[in-house]
Amino acid sequence: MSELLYKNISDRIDISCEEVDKFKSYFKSDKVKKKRHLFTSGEICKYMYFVEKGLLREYYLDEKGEDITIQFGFEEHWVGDLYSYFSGEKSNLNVEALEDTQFLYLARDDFERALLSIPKLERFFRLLIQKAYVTTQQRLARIFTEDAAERYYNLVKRRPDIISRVPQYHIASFLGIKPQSLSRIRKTATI
Amino acid sequence: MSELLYKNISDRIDISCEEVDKFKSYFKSDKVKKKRHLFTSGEICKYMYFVEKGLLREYYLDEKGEDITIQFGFEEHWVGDLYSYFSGEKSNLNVEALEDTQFLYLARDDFERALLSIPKLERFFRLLIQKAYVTTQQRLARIFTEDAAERYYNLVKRRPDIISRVPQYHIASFLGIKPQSLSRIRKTATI
DNA sequence: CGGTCTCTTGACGGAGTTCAAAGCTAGTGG
DNA sequence: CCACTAGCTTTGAACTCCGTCAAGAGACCG
Repeated sequence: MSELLYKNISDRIDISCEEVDKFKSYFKSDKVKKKRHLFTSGEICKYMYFVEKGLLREYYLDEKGEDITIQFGFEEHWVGDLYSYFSGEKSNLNVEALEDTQFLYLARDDFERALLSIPKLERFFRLLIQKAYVTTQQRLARIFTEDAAERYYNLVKRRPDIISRVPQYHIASFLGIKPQSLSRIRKTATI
Repeated sequence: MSELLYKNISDRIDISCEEVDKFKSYFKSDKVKKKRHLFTSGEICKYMYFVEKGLLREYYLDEKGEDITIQFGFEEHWVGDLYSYFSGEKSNLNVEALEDTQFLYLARDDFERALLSIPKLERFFRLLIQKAYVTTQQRLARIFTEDAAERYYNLVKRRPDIISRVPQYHIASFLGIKPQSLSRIRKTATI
């Protein structure tokens, strides 16, 4: 089980199994049932979550009441509101489980302690945030240049299992369109 | 002149003037003429840029040849391709000057050296990246819920000087619409 | 003063939305 | 284990916003 965390970290930085085990000792482990929330907007995001098995969904509820999916948290993904986590301010995000989910979680204090004892993790987290940032920038650029059908087929290519694991209306909100439109896109033959 | 850098950093973390001066000694200073590029896609982004006076523009050129403005770099903004800067990989971004611009710049090695000698900057840069990340996420959410006119008026509210300083077709590309559409939005009376 | 770059305006078309209703499906309790 | 229901998906028709194409007006620079 700990292998997932090792894989995730060693993919980005040079690190030994022992160091990851030490790091892992700062985490706690828990499960959440489908449809339950890990936190909601207005609360402080106290933990960083690492998905071991299952599926989470990160979303905003804007002033107009629109539900906008920002990100899915599949296995081996990190989920949480970085801003709230590090600043201690209230979060605008919500995180719910789309499947029964098994995860590790790391409190803010333990994050600091872990970084003090394993300094090379500093680099890991910088890389993690950077990657999240670049990914979001690229998604933004795609919204401007690809139509909904292209975005849908690209998503399915990257993440074939999303179709069977995520309800269509959440996929639609992630793509920035309405469920009806996604339904019509799917009706048309695949490219 | 150094005051700007001090303001920018001390707004986010506790730091003394002396420490900022020390930090500043790792930077070099330069100017760039309007329409010149600081770097273009295919190159490695070797520096982080801090705008003292003037205006930069960060943009992608996608496969379809579309020019997509990702960010403007007004005074006191940090500009660069974080991904390329830290990874040493080629950048996909371009940065050009929209006005004659005076800036500080920091090479990758000097960044590391500076962080070693002033460890609290580690925190500053994490906050900087985080903020950029959160901002991009929120922009994405807005694209999905606000129409072009709302996005335009919100932008002008946050940045009134953008109208006089940035050509309309760049504002349009930042908003994700065509110049013609922005022209029509402007024709309609302000809310 | 001429040329190029930028902005405006008009007419038309297309992608996605909205509203509404009907068809499916999966989860629940009897 | 089946039947019922609530939630999800599909479909149709009308509409809206924005894009495209094209032409002309205006601004800026050498």
